[in-house]
Amino acid sequence: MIKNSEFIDKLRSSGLRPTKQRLKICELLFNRDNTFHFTINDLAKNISRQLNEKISLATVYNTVHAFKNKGYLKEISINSDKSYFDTNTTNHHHFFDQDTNELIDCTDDEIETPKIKKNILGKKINSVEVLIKVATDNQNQK
Amino acid sequence: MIKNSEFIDKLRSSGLRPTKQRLKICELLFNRDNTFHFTINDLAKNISRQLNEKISLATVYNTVHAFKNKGYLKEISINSDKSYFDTNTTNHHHFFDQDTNELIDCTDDEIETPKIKKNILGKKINSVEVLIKVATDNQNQK
DNA sequence: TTATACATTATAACAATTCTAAACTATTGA
DNA sequence: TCAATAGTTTAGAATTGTTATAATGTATAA
Ligand SMILES: [Mn+2]
Ligand SMILES: [Mn+2]
Ligand SMILES: [Zn+2]
Ligand SMILES: [Zn+2]
Repeated sequence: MIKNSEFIDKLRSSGLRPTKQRLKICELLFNRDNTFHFTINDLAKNISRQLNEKISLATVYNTVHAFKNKGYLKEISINSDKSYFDTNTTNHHHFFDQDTNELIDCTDDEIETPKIKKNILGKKINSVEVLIKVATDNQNQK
Repeated sequence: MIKNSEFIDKLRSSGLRPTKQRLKICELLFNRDNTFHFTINDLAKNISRQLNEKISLATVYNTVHAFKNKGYLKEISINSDKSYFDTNTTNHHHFFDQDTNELIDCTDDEIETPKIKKNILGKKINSVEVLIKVATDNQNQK
């Protein structure tokens, strides 16, 4: 309950009134030491577990999308099966572990951000994202 | 009809027998001057239009996936709404035009392939892909 | 030719996401 | 204070992309 007023600000600035359900979503998303990646379903399940009561999926979708539109969350596309969201909204790159379906932030010592030498005429670059797919090397298992 | 035997080879090596429907798919995918990006739905619509008869969506999905598994096609993830496929199977990067939802290959003079300085322990890098999202610059429209 | 394997198709099943409309809650302003 | 109003939650329906199924059709080979 430390940063309740922060959550209220986030909700209000996203055009949402602070309700019990939305504050719970905020707590799970933003009251953490580290940023993380999640799917809507993960999030909904965690909420249900912690609240000891169901929260409607529709509310989760709506709130997450409002935060995404405001820029408080980022959507990451790994495959077309489902959407991943990221509470790290800075420009950064990812490893995707194909064994575990886990998304891991790249740090600066792991990757050099690629340099764009020439852009499409008349367009503005909104983001440059690198996705590195990794998996256990089964080529030469002993 | 120039490269019919090539198509038959592609199908056979993907474990599929060359049928009228599959050859038509091959023609649309591979009988071109330039590689391109498509969705399953685009492709199915083009086939139906050119054949003047419906082709089952299932056949399109099956054939495209067989080609993808064999490496004759690549799947690209832009968003989780739908899958994009690419007839350019070389390692390359993309611009995504958010105005038109168009995917455009990056050429070597447009981007420098990012350097991975450190990998996840015990994992093998399967792909490194850059996605550059661009859109019309509406900041300073006159 | 006939048996067998394989292919196509329509349609059902499925999963993620979005929509809807009813019930509920908070806010406003007489 | 309390009705009117605006906004919220919710269950469930609808939609969409994708995959599975099972019946029918076609090619191949003994
Ligand atoms: Mn996929
Ligand atoms: Mn999307
Ligand atoms: Zn991240
Ligand atoms: Zn491409």
